[in-house]
Amino acid sequence: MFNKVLVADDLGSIHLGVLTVIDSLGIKNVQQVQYCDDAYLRIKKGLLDKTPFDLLITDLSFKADHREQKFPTGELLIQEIKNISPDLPIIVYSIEDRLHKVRTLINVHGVKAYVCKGRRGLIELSSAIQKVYNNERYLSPQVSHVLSNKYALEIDDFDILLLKNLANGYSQEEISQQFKKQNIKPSSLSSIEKRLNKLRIQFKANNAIHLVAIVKDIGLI
Amino acid sequence: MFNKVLVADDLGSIHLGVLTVIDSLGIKNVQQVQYCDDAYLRIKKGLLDKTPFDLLITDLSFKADHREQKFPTGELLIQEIKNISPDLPIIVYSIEDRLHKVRTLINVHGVKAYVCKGRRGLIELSSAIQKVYNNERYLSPQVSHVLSNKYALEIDDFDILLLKNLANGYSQEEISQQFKKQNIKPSSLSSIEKRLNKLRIQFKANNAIHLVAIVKDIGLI
DNA sequence: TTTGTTCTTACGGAAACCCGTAACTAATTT
DNA sequence: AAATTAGTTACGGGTTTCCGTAAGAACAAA
Repeated sequence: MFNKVLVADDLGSIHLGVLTVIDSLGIKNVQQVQYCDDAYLRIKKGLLDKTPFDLLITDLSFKADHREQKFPTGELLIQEIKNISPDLPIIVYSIEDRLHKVRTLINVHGVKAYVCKGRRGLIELSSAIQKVYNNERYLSPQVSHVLSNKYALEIDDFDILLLKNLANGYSQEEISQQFKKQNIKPSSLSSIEKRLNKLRIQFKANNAIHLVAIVKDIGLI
Repeated sequence: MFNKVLVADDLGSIHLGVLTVIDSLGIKNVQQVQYCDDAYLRIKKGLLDKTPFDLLITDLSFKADHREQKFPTGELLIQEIKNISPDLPIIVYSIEDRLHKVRTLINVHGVKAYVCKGRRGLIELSSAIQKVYNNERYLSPQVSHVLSNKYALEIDDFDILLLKNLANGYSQEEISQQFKKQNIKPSSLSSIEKRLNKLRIQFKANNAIHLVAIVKDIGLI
């Protein structure tokens, strides 16, 4: 079983439960932090001391407080960890269950398991740790269908960028101008209209306002 | 100190921490549930048995799963509890820190304390329980300014309703029609335009899309 | 090269939104 | 009762969005 595990989660009330699970798996060397920056430093220190961690369990969202943070979110932490310790397996343990987030974490950032906090969260976390130890992947049931190809919402980065600009109050004309300046491929007003029309149909939205409200709700932007 | 306490929270990992706190305050009779509906039934049963609870600690958001729920959120639960047991003090323990929510819970639903889950959540929860026992109110520091009058954003229910309709894809014309049918006071297209204009200025939004994005971000709708 | 497909761009008209001005109503003040 | 004020409604015109149609550009297949 894993030897040295780091847990990053800002909620004190969560820690106790997680530690119980880890303990029940016979892992003795567990450290916990409440800030991503601390997690980063601990992992770096482990590398320098030649006693590296062999598992990271982290949340995604960390409440901001007075302490200035270099990595305000788990996602940014994970990204950075990949640079300094690419082989360290990572389990995300988060309340977040938006499919787009999960897909990015698995496919882009290469996390090994994604466990949704919930009623059965701790049980699933236990399974996840064992799976990951056996070099398998684990996904909570409610997000497990993320990787099935049929759920391939053909929404690309351009769409996301477009929607973000829209949500930031820019008119379609302004967005067109910006895209031209930044050399982003389809930049004509007409193309932007067309793309938005496609998105409206895809999300069954009545108009642009509705569209932005919907994609915000499902966490696409 | 309180005698019989009910804790409603769907995250297994939270329970352990909360129970530790309650235990350290010398409260022996604690029950916990993972669904609002169960909380409602327990409280009702306590009343029938003449052994009522004298404190409820509840989360706000409960993940939906296969079980059909009468009360899907803590807010609805609280509302109903007020009917069957108006004097039962309630502490909300939630990750939610949107001021509008907190204000509604305190002022409309009369909850006695609002504790934000976070790094110091359990410590604050402990204070909250003691305060409430002494019939005082408790608010986590990050939301404590909610009740200071100077933060009186003059945004009323009409504004909220308007914004929700907008976010649901209705045109201003359609909203006007609806309001006329429902006998909601200012219903002319002109008034709706004017009100939206006020909101746009208030929130520094460029257009309606931007406005909806902003109020969604701050959790107003 | 030709054909066909897909993507991008262009244009035009109807609808919706934005924004000012002004009239009308209701409630309050004097 | 007259005047002031706040709130609602009405209207006009400029801008933006919406939604067709269609022409041009890029690319692959035959």
